[in-house]
Amino acid sequence: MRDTPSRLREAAERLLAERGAARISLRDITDAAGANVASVGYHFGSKDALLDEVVRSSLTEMYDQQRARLAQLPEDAGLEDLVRAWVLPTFATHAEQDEKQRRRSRILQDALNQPSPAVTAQLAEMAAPVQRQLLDRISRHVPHVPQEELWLRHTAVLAALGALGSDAFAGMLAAVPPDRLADQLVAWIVGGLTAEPAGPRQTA
Amino acid sequence: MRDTPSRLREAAERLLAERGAARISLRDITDAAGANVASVGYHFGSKDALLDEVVRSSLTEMYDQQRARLAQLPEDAGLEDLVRAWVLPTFATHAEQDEKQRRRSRILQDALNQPSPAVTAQLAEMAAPVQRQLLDRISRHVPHVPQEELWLRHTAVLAALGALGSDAFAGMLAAVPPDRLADQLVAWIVGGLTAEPAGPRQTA
DNA sequence: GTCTATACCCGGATAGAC
DNA sequence: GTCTATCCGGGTATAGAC
Repeated sequence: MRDTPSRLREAAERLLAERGAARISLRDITDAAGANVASVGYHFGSKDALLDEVVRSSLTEMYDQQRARLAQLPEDAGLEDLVRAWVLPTFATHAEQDEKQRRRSRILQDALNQPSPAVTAQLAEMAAPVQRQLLDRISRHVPHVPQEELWLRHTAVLAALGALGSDAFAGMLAAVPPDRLADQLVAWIVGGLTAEPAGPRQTA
Repeated sequence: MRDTPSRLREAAERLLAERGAARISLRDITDAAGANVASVGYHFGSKDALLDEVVRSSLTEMYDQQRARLAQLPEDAGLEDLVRAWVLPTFATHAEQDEKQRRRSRILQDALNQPSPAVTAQLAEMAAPVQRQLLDRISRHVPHVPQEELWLRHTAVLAALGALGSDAFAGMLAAVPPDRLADQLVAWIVGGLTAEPAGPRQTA
């Protein structure tokens, strides 16, 4: 069996995916890890610091995966392929992916819905480079959309993907066949990205 | 000065808009209302029940406002006008509306990000009739989109609007001029709604 | 019926013994 | 490194004053 910090990380990750941050107590984690209540404070500083670390590593994995998918696409890839490479790592929940991936996307969606300051900072920092590259490639397909507006749309899609996983919308999504969800979302996202821009100022 | 339940509601509403549900303690509310800790339990049953009541009334106001805006639109209103009637009441945060409205949209965005079961139920219940009517009118402008896909897109937009108000995205939205935000969002939403559907099954 | 004081339990943090 | 004991803040339930 591994050392205490590893066991704590593992237990936290599992519980985070199962119940979400709101329903985990420090005692739950330490019990599951076979460790003492005080061990979290000693090794990580606080409960939140431990959870943040788990979320951060999930974030990192996701960005790595996005980067890899992007690198695999040919230089002349279509808009839909780009969107797919972007969306699928973010939104793997409902598809039957491997356990590890499902767990990760549940963690990320939970984290997006109640972001700690540390995660918010991490998100902004990591989003910048990868998403910039993604947006550069996307923008070739929609030259009529100004950079700032494309950035807003991209942010809005990120927000939507994160929030759609929350309980508030679970009921509304129940009607959508799970295997169709990703395709339908991609179609919607492509439409939003290619929309006519609002322009510099609405005079009428 | 009004009775205790009113003072509690008022204090809760103010604090909810100022700090969000996560950063309010029962004692904060009762102190602000000049009431005793136990008064919340007596009048509302629990802290969550009080907060839910505030959120519910904000939700009701918003739906009333949406209904009113929709009723004002001529029968042959364009898609953009419909979207505007839908979006503006939901997303009044950054615009300089009256105090009451700004407060209300902050409360709703906060509630969407960490919905209690009661709010989730209320949301689904109230959303159905109003949004159905809205969707009926929208769908006339996009006859090529199947009802189920339109419903998904509508849900996704709702999710995006709610999440965009959270702290996680505040930094990313900082670049967008506040007075342009609504127009740019409307343009994006219209594009997403009019997108080509994914179709019944993607064979290629 | 209203309201208050208070006691209880849970959860996170931490000091200090080992 | 690990554990126990303890503290403190937060939500809740209740007994009793008015």
